[in-house]
Amino acid sequence: MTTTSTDGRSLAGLAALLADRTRASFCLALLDGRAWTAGELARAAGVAPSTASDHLTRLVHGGLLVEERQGRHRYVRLAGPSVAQLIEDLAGHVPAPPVPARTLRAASAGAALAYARTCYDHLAGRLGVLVHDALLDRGVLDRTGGLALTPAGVAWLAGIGVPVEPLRTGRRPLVRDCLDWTERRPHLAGALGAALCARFLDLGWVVRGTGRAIRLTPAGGPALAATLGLAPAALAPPPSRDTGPARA
Amino acid sequence: MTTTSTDGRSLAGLAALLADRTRASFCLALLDGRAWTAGELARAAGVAPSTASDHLTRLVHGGLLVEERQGRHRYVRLAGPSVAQLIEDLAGHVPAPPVPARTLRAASAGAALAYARTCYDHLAGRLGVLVHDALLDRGVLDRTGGLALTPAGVAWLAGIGVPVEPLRTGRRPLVRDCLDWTERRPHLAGALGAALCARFLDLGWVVRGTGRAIRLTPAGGPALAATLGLAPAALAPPPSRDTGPARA
DNA sequence: CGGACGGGTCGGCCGGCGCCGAACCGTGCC
DNA sequence: GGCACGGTTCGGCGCCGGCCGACCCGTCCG
Repeated sequence: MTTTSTDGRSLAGLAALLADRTRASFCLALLDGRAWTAGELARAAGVAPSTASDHLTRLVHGGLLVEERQGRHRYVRLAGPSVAQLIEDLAGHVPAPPVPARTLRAASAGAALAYARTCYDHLAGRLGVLVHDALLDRGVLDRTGGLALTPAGVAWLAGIGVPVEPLRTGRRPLVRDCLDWTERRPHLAGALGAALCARFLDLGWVVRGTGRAIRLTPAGGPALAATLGLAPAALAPPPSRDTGPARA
Repeated sequence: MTTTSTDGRSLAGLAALLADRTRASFCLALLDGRAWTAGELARAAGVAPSTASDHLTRLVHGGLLVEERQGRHRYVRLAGPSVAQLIEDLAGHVPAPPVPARTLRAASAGAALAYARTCYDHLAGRLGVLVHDALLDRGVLDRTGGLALTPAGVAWLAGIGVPVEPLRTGRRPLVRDCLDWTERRPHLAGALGAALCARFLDLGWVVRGTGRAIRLTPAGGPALAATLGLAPAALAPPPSRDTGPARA
């Protein structure tokens, strides 16, 4: 407003909220779209409850988080999909580390996340990209002039129990690209991306694992493959059984 | 890619680049899409050249800026459209200031920017939103399933000297919404938004003013109105009082 | 060839902020 | 009622980083 709509000070102030290791880890944890208590976040980040409390107050005050108090608990979650997108975009600009370096133990956990996870409220990882690509192949989505849902796609979605009309309300885009961290290719976000993920969970085709991880159920694999017109093998999970966490 | 896609530390490190008033103002200045010299940015931000030099080194190192050295000058610009989008998105999340408060002098400069300006490399401000709306009205763009360019739109664009096919290269989205700071409504970004802005400049319909400001030329007003199917009065610039400069 | 100028480096000052522990408050449970 | 527990506030410590001035380097120009 002073000079050009937004001045450096206010922009810096907002960025400063994310410029702290602890607050940043809070936001990344909250990317799963769920509400966390202050204590959970404190433990996850490895800081004292008092420290976490202070950070949360700032994040809420800055508009990035909203809180909901229940009894003696303070639940916080991201203020909305646009904040989630902001964090995602920011994370996407982190320069690639010089050394991929991962421990054996972290590798298996990382592989599970690379296969399938939630990205705020929609599917991501290899599975998310596969779904995205299949929707394009089937003509549900079209990319000739920007990403868009086709009329045929509306009917197809209704067939699997995802009515589109209710999704058009609000200012959230119906479909949106979201660059996948691990695949470096786009997967489907937006209101439809969220609705599709929720539907798959409802149908029991996928279930939530630890953290943001998503697992394909035994029944879900063939069902999803059939619905998307894919060979069942195309949805094969990572190397081996995803359970079987390293000896720990 | 690292452990869990992105950890708090690296995200915080990236955000820290934008969490400084001086660096943030650099980035905002560079949103005009042009390359600035280190000295220009230093003067614009009101810091010593040595200070600016240090900041620029960090921004380049962090991947947000790219530099180009010519003789004794160091030119820097944003590393790409995605960085511009990131800054825009971040700026869009700045909580509304308690007091709009602008001085009389700043008001006139602000009014010019509110009317028309560049947003990295595409049109923004009231003019940008008008163009965006007109393209939807004419059926060049379609929003029934996400923002998309229509087949009819491709032909229409060819008619005004904007071939679409070359724009499909690269990973930049063809069309994309960009929330306008002043209008609080979307204008057109993406490769097409940039191409359209460049074409209007080429045709002499609009010219660059000071900074990011854009002015409609005497010839450009009627030409643009005719092309977009608008009444010439609809494009009236701010000086000649339009219907309500802003909110009262 | 020498001076002017853009820019980079170094050293030092100083303010801001992230952290914790201790004390306090309210909730919920036994 | 009493205790455990989640969360908050406060004071204080320590460090990181933003800033400048002074000095140095390279380019451009007369």
